[in-house]
Amino acid sequence: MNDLHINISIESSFYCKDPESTELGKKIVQVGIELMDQLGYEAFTFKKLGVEINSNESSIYRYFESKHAFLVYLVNWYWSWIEYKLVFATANIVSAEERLKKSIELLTEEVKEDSSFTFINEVLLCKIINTESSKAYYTIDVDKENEKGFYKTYKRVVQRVCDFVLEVNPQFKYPHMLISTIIEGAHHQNYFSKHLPALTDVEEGKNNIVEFYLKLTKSVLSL
Amino acid sequence: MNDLHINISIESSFYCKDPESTELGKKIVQVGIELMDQLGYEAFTFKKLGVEINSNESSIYRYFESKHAFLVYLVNWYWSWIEYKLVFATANIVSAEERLKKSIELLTEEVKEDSSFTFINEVLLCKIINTESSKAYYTIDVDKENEKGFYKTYKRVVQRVCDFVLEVNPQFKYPHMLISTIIEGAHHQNYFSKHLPALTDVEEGKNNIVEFYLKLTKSVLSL
DNA sequence: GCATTTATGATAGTAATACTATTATATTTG
DNA sequence: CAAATATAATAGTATTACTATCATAAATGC
Repeated sequence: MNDLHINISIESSFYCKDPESTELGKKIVQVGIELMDQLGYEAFTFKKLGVEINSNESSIYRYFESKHAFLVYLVNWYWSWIEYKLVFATANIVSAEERLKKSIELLTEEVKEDSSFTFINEVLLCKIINTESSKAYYTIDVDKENEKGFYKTYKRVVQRVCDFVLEVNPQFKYPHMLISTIIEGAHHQNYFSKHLPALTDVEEGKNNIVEFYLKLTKSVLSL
Repeated sequence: MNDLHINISIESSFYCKDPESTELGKKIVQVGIELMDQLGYEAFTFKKLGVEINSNESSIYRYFESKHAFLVYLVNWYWSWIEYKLVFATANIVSAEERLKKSIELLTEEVKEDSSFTFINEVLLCKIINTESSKAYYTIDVDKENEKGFYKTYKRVVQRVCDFVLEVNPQFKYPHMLISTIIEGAHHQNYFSKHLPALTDVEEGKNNIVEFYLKLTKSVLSL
């Protein structure tokens, strides 16, 4: 996959000026991810990012209209990337059950190596998604932003996996709840395992999280 | 239960001055909940709250050291209240399975009426918990705050329900994951049903959320 | 190769936030 | 009634999340 040099295309509604179109734009995203990982969403500012990349706050505002918009961009990039991996991982697999299994694995495992086929460090991006992505939709402007399509990539991924669920068990009444519960759940569990271990059962070295959600899926769908 | 007039006692580490000890303190919490519900966490400020209660920003700071501390107080109040309801609802019930079922119901149902046995509007508080509570622990200072015991009430509730899980199925390896997944999941689903319905399967008038998590629990524990 | 467009950088400025500090004025209590 | 305590009013600070303006550098078009 590393040799494909696919690039994730992001809709123009997620930026003012396409960051992929210039060196500065790529640097904003690349170093922006590193800095947000270090400081957390709240303490991250465009001013600090400007200093870090030897550029100017005002230049960054030409790419993203706000810090929130930058987060939304990252979240959509992440889901586009997951969608790509999902389509790739389930292509040519005959068994619907196997396709679902691969999907759940993909959605729940922690990304630990950077595929480095883009300027984005996927390991850090995933850490940010785990910790900060809910802030993209837990905002007073959700409804307005939902209308603008800010969460469409996420919804599309959920729908794809729902389709697999229904192939496996067409009678199942809660495919969306199941998949969004698993996605959000896995993000929480990854975070909890590092910071609030009393809320998990993660053991050193073992990937219990994937295991747990696979088991959950199997049992609730009677597989 | 309305006649009991129990009051939820909150540890002194969650405030500078006990808001329950004065009229002003109660008003801060009571109107603070209403205002945070209206504005959302980000736009909520102590200054605006001061105007609302005809008091002063500086007076509010004598009760809570920061906006974040106020949220942490509310989250702990919520979990103390849930814990009380949990203990009450499961007392004298012989069947472990039934205790677990009641617990899951309690953790996943949306609170729709105010028990009005305190100065706190529980319906609004629950809305705030659904929308804002994750911001209490998705912060760069989690580890420090966890050490200070900021999340202990939540962890205690999870542990109580875990104990029921293990009574029902002592071999089950992931009780904490299961319960924290259900709790966070139900909060997400409640929020999604109002703002991002594409991520749920909630039907008008039906409480599918409780139903889904009950089914999930039963199947994963082979009940 | 030079003019023109376009991108970037530097600087300044604004309203609001999240506080802290100080002082004044009520209110309670001993 | 004095002293202690709680609350209110005011001012001030550093930072945030921007917007606006102008200068300069780089790319492109003919």
